[in-house]
Amino acid sequence: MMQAELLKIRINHQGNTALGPGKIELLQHIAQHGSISAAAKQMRMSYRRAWELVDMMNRSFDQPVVVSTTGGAHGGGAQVTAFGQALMLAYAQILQKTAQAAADELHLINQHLKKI
Amino acid sequence: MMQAELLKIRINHQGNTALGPGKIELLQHIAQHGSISAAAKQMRMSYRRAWELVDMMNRSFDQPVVVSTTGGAHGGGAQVTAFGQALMLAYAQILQKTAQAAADELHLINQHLKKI
DNA sequence: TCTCGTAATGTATGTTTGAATATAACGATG
DNA sequence: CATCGTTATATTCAAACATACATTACGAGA
Repeated sequence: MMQAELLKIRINHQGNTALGPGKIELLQHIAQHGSISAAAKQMRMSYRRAWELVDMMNRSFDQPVVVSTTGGAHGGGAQVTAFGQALMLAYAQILQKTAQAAADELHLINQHLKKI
Repeated sequence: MMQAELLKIRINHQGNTALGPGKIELLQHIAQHGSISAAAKQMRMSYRRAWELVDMMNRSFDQPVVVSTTGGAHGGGAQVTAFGQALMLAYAQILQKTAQAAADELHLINQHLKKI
């Protein structure tokens, strides 16, 4: 079996996390639902917090990761921009490549992590 | 110039961080000084917290990362075990290999992270 | 047996973080 | 122009976390 979630990777930006597991998962849900509130609900996260994470990402990069509209037929919504999707793809590739590159060391470490 | 600290890597163990930047730095200082309290002082961390990090590491792995003696001529001390040193080496190699493996994606992301 | 510096543990306080709640702004649609 | 669900923001509360401080345990050496 493949060792599940041994490696956690974050992209640092001035002491904060510009991109990490949580923000990426949130982006996936937003892309899927077209809504911050629906994404938050599915992740059992407060809307407030989800919005803050989105805002943090938008302020970390030189172009928006998520754009939103307010009002309208269904109250508005949010979309992951092409740039945001590129980030998601890049992050997925980083996960894959790093896990592969560090496989030997991770295996060594995992051998000595306590089970249960 | 080499981009400084873009990638932050943690080794996860049952929801907690078994190994990360802070714990590794602490191990380096303990190895250097032979003392948890001296390491804590140099890192401007409370002794209490440093001890807790050491304890967390020792409980994460199947063998101790740091061993300590109490009392005696100089009050005691702490040493990083051979296993602990192996972990430090493995972590350093992970840092190097992952940064190299993900260089392209990191470069892309870094291009769009806000400067200042 | 007293001293010394460190390990180990307890306690209290303050700061940060997140959850919960409330409310306003918004604009397509009927 | 009233309704609707969502974005956006403010406020309050509780919990988690870190820090600071205090205390005890320990054992070699004077």
